[in-house]
Amino acid sequence: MSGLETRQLRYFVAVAEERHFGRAAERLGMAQPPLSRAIRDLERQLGVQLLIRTTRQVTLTSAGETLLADARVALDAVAAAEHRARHAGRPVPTLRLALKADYDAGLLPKIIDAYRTLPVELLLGGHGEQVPALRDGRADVALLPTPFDERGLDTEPLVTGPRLVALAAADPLAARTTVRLADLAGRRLPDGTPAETGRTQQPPANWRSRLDLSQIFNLVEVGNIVWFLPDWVARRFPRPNIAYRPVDGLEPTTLAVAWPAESRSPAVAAFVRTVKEIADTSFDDESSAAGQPAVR
Amino acid sequence: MSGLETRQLRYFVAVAEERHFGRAAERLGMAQPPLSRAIRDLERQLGVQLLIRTTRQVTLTSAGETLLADARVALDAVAAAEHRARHAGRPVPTLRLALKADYDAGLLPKIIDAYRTLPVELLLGGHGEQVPALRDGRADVALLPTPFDERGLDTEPLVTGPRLVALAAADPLAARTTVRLADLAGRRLPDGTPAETGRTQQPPANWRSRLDLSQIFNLVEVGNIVWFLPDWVARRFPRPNIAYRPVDGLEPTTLAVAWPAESRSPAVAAFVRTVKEIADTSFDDESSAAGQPAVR
DNA sequence: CCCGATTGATACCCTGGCGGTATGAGTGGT
DNA sequence: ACCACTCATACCGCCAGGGTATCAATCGGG
Repeated sequence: MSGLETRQLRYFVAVAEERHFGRAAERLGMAQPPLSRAIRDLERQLGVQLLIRTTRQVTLTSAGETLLADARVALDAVAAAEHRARHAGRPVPTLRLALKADYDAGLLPKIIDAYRTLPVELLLGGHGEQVPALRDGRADVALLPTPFDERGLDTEPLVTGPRLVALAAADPLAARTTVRLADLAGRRLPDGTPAETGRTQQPPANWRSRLDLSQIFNLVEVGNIVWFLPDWVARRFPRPNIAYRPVDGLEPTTLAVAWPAESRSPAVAAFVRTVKEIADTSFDDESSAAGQPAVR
Repeated sequence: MSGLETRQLRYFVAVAEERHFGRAAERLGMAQPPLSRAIRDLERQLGVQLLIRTTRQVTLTSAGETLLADARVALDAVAAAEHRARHAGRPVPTLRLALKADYDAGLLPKIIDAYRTLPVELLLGGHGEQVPALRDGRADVALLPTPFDERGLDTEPLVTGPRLVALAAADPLAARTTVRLADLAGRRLPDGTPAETGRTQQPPANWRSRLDLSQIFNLVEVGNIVWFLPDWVARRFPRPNIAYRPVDGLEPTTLAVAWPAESRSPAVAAFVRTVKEIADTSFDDESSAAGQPAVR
């Protein structure tokens, strides 16, 4: 009658994601029986079957699928309310900028220098952590490469450039001016996946690169390991023992600034304006990067 | 540590909106002391002062203002998860269409006839109830006149037309081909507000017209009462004793179809496509209504 | 200037919801 | 057929959250 509690949603999401009551209970730091009971009560309360349990597997009904999607959104919104309230209570207001280290295309110092509305607080995160940070209110604005899930976000493109592959200079492929994905057979990415897949699909959601760029460069220099990166990253890291080459069949990627769509914050609006101006002047207007020969 | 509960958000929203613990407690169906304690605990948990209490008044801090806004969207998201899950569990799937009675510009029968993807369930609501119904998951799609708060929604315009005033045919103003707002001095809307304000600002959020169009028409015919409505409504209700006249200084209004922005439902997409086609053919393409002489 | 009305805070109690443990029951694999 | 696995049931105990009584602070009126 009186509405769902976030606890119920958290429990359901845990079970739905794990598809296993025991593991879900462990993840939630509780015992399995009360979790089973909570889910049963949730189903009673909604009057809807969410899960199909056999003793061997747990699967979602279609109602369960829709609840899983909506519950994630709702939990993000609740977390956002909490984080933003916490932040709003701090004595000195700041703008929290989420970005991936080294993926600022060299704009960051100019941005910090030009943006004077608020002090900027940096949230350096791994790949794919910027969007969640925006969604759950830990960040006000983010700098990140496309593609990403834009739902609930507004974005503005800054710089576009082709994706390059970083090779050991000694690699035979370095003799070519351009390589195809298939040519990369035999090479691997730092995490072990074959390079010729081109990492077209995002790495699994739980994957986190624990390597920063310089560590990756070291691996690449030694050989047999390659790495993909936008040219607006590569051109900032020229290295004698590494060659960057454009890759046929990889989409170009764009550095974008993104922020919550419902944001009415003038500080964010001013930030976006500043960043856009800096990007436009730094890469004098239209995509100076796109289509140009690769660095090195 | 473990995150906010929706109960806490509901309590805070009640107090923040009422700006009074006693009334808020009454609205929540509980006593005042536990509510005071719950808010105090919430502030402790967040480490942020949300309210400034004197014994005479309660005001929001700026952190409280941001939490109020964010809590409303979070509560909507939670309610949406609940409503959509309930609906998804029903044996026969339907598309829930929210609209204001008589504000379909005559499209509704054609829509129902042409849209065969799912059975359509109508949610007839008063003015301003469509957007909340979309936000909290009671409706999948809505038909409603601009302007409205589009945050979180995607929209597609269907028909645009000027806003007319409905007058008694005997009213001296009916002799004119067009009237200005100031001319309406002395006349009143059915709810008693002076007509010359033009209802430029929306009626107060709690205002609900308990009158349907035919009741309003009866009042207008008797005289001294006027009513504003889009021409794409008026042209569907020609009446001998009522004159419709365009009003200088009122923006035209557009009938739009709207749906939750994050919706990935193919049924909604198909519905929007169908409605758009019907509107385009019914009003052969560009705004046949706009700029044309008013009905009658 | 004092007293009463108003309103939020404090103190204390008590109940039911939620989590824990022990155990049962169904099913698939060997 | 038996064992391992996994979810459900039964039962218990605690404390979070709501209720009642009362205090404290502030404003307004006579």
